[in-house]
Amino acid sequence: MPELPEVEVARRGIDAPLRGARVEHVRRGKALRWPLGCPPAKLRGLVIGPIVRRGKYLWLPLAQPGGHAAGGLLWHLGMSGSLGLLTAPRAAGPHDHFDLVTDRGTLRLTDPRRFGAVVFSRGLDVDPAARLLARLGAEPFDPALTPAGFHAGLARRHAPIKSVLLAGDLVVGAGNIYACEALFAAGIHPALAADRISRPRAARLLAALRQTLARALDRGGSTLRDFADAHGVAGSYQAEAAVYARAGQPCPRCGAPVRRRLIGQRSTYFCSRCQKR
DNA sequence: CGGGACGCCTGTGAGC
DNA sequence: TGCTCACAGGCGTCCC
Repeated sequence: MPELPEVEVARRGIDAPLRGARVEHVRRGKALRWPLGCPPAKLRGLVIGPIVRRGKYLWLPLAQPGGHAAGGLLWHLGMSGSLGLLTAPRAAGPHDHFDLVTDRGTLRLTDPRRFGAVVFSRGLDVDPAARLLARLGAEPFDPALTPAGFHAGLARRHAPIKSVLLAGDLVVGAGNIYACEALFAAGIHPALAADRISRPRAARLLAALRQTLARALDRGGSTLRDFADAHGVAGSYQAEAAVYARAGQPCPRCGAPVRRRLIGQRSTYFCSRCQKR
């Protein structure tokens, strides 16, 4: 479910309400991808700081009431996770696997497939957080990521461009939906080897990626089945997806049927007329 | 080192 | 109706 826009939408929904909140306790459901990594009681009384996003991870810093840093929680929503901020108690459902109960509401991770995780780390730059973030590429909106730098990164990779975008070690943020959409917007065939993309086309792809992610963010993300922001509001970007999950439907640009094929074991949607190798 | 396959889970929809 | 199968927004790990 959650790609960069959805994770950022989640972050924006919880950052201000939770800043300065004090952790009262933790309730856990079934096991997530990784163990919490600390006794839940250790979190009690700690105060939440500004929540930041790195790739598709969220970092929720914690401090002693006196202000002394006390590590934090690294959250990932996996494939099916979403965050809810509950201002009134609500019974946990079968897919509610982690509640961070604070004096300003409960941050609840709902995740049917349980590929998500909440992991305690003493800091972002020490394990286990550092290990999990180590391989992440550039943030897509980081101005330090230039067309030239992006092109140089692509030139070192021979895998299909779609796979390189998904890998997230060059640039983070695009998952299956936005990788397909950005490639469509840039007119690049998803199976094209990354190192065969010219400098101008790389520049166009970077711009398309940024535009696609920004537009999705503006629409509150995509809701294919059940994504919602922290207040339960669904995203709407899926309605304007040009190719994703639209196999057989006419390409919005040329009318040819949208195709679907597997690239790197993942469904890939594209227009074979508009997207060139 | 890059690249590709696999597995972690549960739910859902299509086809028989 | 009920079964089986393919597939679903991610990503760390393993093996070549």
